[in-house]
Amino acid sequence: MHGPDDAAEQIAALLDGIVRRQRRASREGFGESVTHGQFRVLRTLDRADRALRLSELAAQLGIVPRSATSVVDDLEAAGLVARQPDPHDRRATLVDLTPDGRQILNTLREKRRDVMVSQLSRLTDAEQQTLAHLLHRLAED
Amino acid sequence: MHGPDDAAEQIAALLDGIVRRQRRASREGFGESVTHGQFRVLRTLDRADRALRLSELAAQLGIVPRSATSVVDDLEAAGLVARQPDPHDRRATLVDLTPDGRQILNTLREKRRDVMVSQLSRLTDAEQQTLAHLLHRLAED
DNA sequence: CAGTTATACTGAGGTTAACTCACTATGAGG
DNA sequence: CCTCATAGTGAGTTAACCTCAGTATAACTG
Repeated sequence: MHGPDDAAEQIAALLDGIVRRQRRASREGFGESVTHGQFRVLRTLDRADRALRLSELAAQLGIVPRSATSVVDDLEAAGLVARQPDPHDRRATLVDLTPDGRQILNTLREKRRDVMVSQLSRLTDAEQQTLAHLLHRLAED
Repeated sequence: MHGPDDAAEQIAALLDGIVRRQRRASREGFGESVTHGQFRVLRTLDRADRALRLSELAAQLGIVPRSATSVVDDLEAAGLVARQPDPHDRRATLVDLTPDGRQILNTLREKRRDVMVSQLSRLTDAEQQTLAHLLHRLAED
């Protein structure tokens, strides 16, 4: 049941530890500017490459809409995203990056990349590719 | 800067997403019994196979001692761990699993394993081994 | 061996990132 | 038109962390 090399148990713990450490490093790197949750919103909007409804955004983040509201509130207050009413549905609001938001996203991306790179440098390029591939398959919905 | 196949950026996002989903699944699986943080404490004590000082425990969890105090408080109230004074140092307290704690840990482990297994089943055994290996190298301190 | 310094834990209080439940405004279908 | 569903938000809660300050004990040092 809990044999010495239970791959599942082990992989779970490893993933957990790696993300924990990575998250802490990002937090330090990001400083006061933007939290991890806010970063995720910026990244998602950038990837979508268009304004998203709040509910769409929430779905892509894997959180409930109410939670997205709060993150967007903070980002909007900081001027990194903007809300506009959806012209086709007056219940909905569209959220999009502002130029400031886009710019900050890029600088944060680099910081985060640096953090990641320093950890990843233990692996060869080929190994990184393999890892990315495997994780991709794991992450598929 | 943010090229199409920035492996680091991609791997970071994938890890994050996988852990997020896995964590949610565990939470649902664990139900009311024990939180993820509490589970980590139980697992750590079990792996140590002896009573740990609170500060040792914190170090192994990668959290500050004050945070460990709170988790241990809750686990102690639930009867899953026990505090005893360290006979060699009256400042210190030793924390250890109770029989109840050990038992719950095992059932939770299986639940968690089940969650993980269902995600991992997308990979062959060989791929799982490769993944575990790569993650292990990433996780090294 | 008295005095300083360091270590071990905990009280008080804060932050982030989630959650639920209940409400309002709007759209859509019979 | 009336009902029912959907979109967002106010209010309040939780988990898992954090820092800062305080108390008790140990260890060192002159």
